[in-house]
Amino acid sequence: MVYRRTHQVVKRLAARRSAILAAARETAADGGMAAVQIAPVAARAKVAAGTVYRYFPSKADLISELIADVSRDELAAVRRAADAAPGPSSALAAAVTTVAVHVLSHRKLAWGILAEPVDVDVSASRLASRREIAGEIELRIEAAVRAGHLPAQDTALAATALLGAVHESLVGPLAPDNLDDPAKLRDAVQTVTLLALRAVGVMDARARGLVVQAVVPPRSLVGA
Amino acid sequence: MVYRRTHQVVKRLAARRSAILAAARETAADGGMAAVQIAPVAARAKVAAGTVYRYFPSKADLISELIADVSRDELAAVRRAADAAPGPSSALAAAVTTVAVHVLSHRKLAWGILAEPVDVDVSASRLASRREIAGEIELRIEAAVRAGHLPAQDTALAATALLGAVHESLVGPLAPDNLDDPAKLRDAVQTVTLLALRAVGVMDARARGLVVQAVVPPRSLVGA
DNA sequence: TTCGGTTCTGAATAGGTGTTCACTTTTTTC
DNA sequence: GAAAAAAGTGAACACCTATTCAGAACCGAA
Repeated sequence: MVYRRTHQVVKRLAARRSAILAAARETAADGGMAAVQIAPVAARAKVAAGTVYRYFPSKADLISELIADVSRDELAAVRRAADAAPGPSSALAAAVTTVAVHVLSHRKLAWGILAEPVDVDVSASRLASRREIAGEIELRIEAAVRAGHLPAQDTALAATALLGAVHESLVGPLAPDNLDDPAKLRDAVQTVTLLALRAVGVMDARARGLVVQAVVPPRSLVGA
Repeated sequence: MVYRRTHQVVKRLAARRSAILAAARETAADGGMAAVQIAPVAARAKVAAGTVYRYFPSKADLISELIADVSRDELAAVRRAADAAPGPSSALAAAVTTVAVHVLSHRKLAWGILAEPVDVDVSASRLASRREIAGEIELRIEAAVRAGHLPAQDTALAATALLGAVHESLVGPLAPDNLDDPAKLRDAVQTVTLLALRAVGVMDARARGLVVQAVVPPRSLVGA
C-alpha cells in the first residue's frame, strides 16, 4: 500500500508552496512585514491557516524564505546590470544604481526585507541577504581597484557603507516622500549614486559620467 | 484638606521617573530593545510593574522617551565636537567621527535606538531622533559648502546618506565583529569617516588630514 | 492621631497571534 | 469501489506580555 505522489500532485504541492510565498510577498509589499501574519497570508493564498504549516515549519521559516526569495531576485538583477556594463567602474555604478532603483520601486517591500521590525527572528536570513548583495558590490569595487580606477581600500567596509547610504537615503524613515514624481526619483537615484561613487574614490567628473550612463536602465528592472 | 505635594515628594517622584528611564536604558544597553519589557524594567528600577504606569502612559511612551533621551545626548555630543573644530570641514569630520565613535561605544543601545525591531510603535520617536542628528550633519555640510570646501549638493540627502553609511557599516548586521580591538576600532572609524567625507566631495588628500585630526577625540565621548 | 488624598503594589485580566490537532476531504493503490 | 495514506481545514489552544484595578501603604494637614 505504498502511496506515491503522482506527478500532478507534486506539481500542485509546489504550486501551493509558491502561492503561499507569493501571498506573503504581496502582503509584505502592500502592508509591510507587520501585515505578514499567518491568517491573512493563508487567506490570500486561498488555503487554511493550518495548511501553511504543512509547507513551512513556522512563521519564521516562511519569512526567512520570503527574504531569501526577494534577495535572490535582487542579486540577479544587480549582477545582470553590472555584467552588462562596459568596464569595472561603470559596472560598479550600474550595480549601485540597480540597487537604488529596485528599492525605490518597491519601497515597502524593501523596507520590510531590510529593516522593518518583525516579531520573529529573521536576523539570519536578513544577514545572508545583505551579505549577498554587499558581496556583489564588494566584487565590483575590487575590480575597479584592480583596474586602477579606485584607490586601495577596505572593500568590505566600503561595500557595506555604500549599501547603508543607499538604503537609508532612499527607503529609510528620512527618505524624501515626494519620490513619486519620476523626475525627482531619477534625481534622487543620481544623487545617491554619485555620492556612493565619490565615497569610494571615483573622481568627480568621471563619476558624473558614469552616473548618467548607469541611471538609464535598459528596461524595467523591477522583478515580480 | 488640601493635599499638597511637598518639595521632598516632588523630588522623589522625579527621581523615580529617572530611575525607570535609566533602568530602561540599561536594559536596552545590555539586552537590546527586545529585553525592554515592563516587568524587567520595573524590577531593575525597584518598583512594581504597575508603578511604571503612573509615570508613563504606555510602554510605547516609555520607549519613545528613552529614544528621545539617548538622542538628546547624542546630539549634544555631536554639536560639542563640531563646534570645537577649527573650520567647517573639520567640523563636519568631527561630527561624523563623533557619531561613529558613539555608536561603536554602545553598539547594542545604538542598534536598539536606530533599528531594532520593537513590538510597539516608536517610529515617530525614531524619526525625530534621526531627523535631529541628520539635521545637525546637514548644517555642517551646508557650512562647508558655503565656505567653498564642498561642491553644491542636496545636503539633506547627503546627510541622510552619510548617517546610513556610518550606521550600516558600524552597527548594522554586516558590521565587522572584531571591533573590540581598539586599533581595529579606530581603523574602522577612520575608514568610514574618510568614505563619508569623500562622498560629499572632500578631496582625498584633504580628507585624510581631516580624518586624522578628528579621530582623536579630546576625551571619552561616551555619555552615561 | 486621624482622615482625605495620593502613590504603590502585584496578582488578575485582556487581547492578539502563532501553532496544534481531531476531523474531513482528496488521492493513490489494489 | 474500498481501504490506506496524505493533504487540507479551521476552531480551539497556548503563550506571552502590556495593562488594569482593588486594596495596602504612605503622606500632608488639621
